[in-house]
Amino acid sequence: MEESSAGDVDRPRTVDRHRTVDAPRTTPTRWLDAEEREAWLGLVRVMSRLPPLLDAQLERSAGLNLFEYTILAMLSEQEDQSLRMSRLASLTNASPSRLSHAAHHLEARDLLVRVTDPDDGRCIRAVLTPVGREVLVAAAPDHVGAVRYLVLDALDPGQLAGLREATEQILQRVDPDQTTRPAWSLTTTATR
Amino acid sequence: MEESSAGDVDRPRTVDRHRTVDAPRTTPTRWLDAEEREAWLGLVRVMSRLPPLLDAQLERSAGLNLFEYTILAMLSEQEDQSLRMSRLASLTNASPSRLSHAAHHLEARDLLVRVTDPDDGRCIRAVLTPVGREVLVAAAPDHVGAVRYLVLDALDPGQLAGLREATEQILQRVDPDQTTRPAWSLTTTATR
DNA sequence: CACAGTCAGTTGAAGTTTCAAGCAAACTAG
DNA sequence: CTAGTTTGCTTGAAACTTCAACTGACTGTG
Repeated sequence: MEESSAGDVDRPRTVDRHRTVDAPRTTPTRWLDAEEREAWLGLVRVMSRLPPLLDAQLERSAGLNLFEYTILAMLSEQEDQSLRMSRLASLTNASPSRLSHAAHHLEARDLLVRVTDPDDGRCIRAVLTPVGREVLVAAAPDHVGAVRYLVLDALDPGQLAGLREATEQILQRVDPDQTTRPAWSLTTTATR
Repeated sequence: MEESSAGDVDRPRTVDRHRTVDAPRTTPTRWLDAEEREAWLGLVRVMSRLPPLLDAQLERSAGLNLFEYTILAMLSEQEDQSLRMSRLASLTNASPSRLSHAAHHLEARDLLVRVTDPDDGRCIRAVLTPVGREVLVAAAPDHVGAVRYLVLDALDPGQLAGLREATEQILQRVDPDQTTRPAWSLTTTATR
């Protein structure tokens, strides 16, 4: 299979959050060699274990899951503590529906409010409330601690750079138009 | 916070699939520097985008989601095309319950069957059926193609090695007793 | 300005995953 | 050998995510 349409992933078809695949494969499959398998399996294992651990830590220490925490964190990074739902959905890689449900939930807990955008009546802005900010600020240190313990502190400077580089490359494929990249650079910092 | 109990993650408490957290933090939080944030954000973004893409590709090309595919792949790697449910749950990082539901589903489609283990009446072995194997073999090439296109072919040899190293280190934290590591080495190969 | 088309977001139902019991086989004492 | 515990798995309900249909607001065209 030629370089650019390899497996058949990413032959744009929908203009949705995700690109689509499925070009008929003709060339004989190029299976993975040992190094490739190790790296791939490693990534798969990390992807399946890490999120639940962070989720659990947040749930216990703050009553938030990772998705909810991320929503609050994204809002807190904004000058005006708010974002349009659609932008928030991109940043968190959530479907509009998923975000809507989550926002409903967070709103019920007074962690954010939704107001229609003054500039465009179709849009709705999610705004972090003072309470929401408090909850976030209280949750942040332990969350960062978890991230450090589980990931960052496990890597020496070279490995950290290696991880940054690898994810950067992969992101060019899985998120070519950077829809999930925050303007500022994000953080796990949460507080501005 | 001292090196080894950093955020407070991983102070074993349950002996479950996941370790638990929550040691009271005392030292002032060490926030992330620029390089750390880039690497961490990169990993987070990859973790949120990659699985849905692979899921979608499999769903379309084989009517399987990534979890189901993984189950079949794990079974196909075995000499006798079978594994105990508990072992299969570890390998796929699934809760017993989740696996049970999925197995029920796959069994209904004749892709596997469940039989009680002759050696221990409590255990149940999931066995890949010929049909299951066919479906898997048919699905594998495109899946590998997708993995190549989205990840492996995006990396030069150095970056590949970097990814392998980084995930290896992280796994020592998030999966210290290697419960998700297959004996053989696994693969995306599926076929033996 | 009216009508079709698009865009942003919500809603409820269907599909998954998790959670809390529950059940039965196999150990473990006494 | 028998009562209590542990282990392996299943089950149904609750929680969450996805999917498809829907509402309102903007946009462009005639």
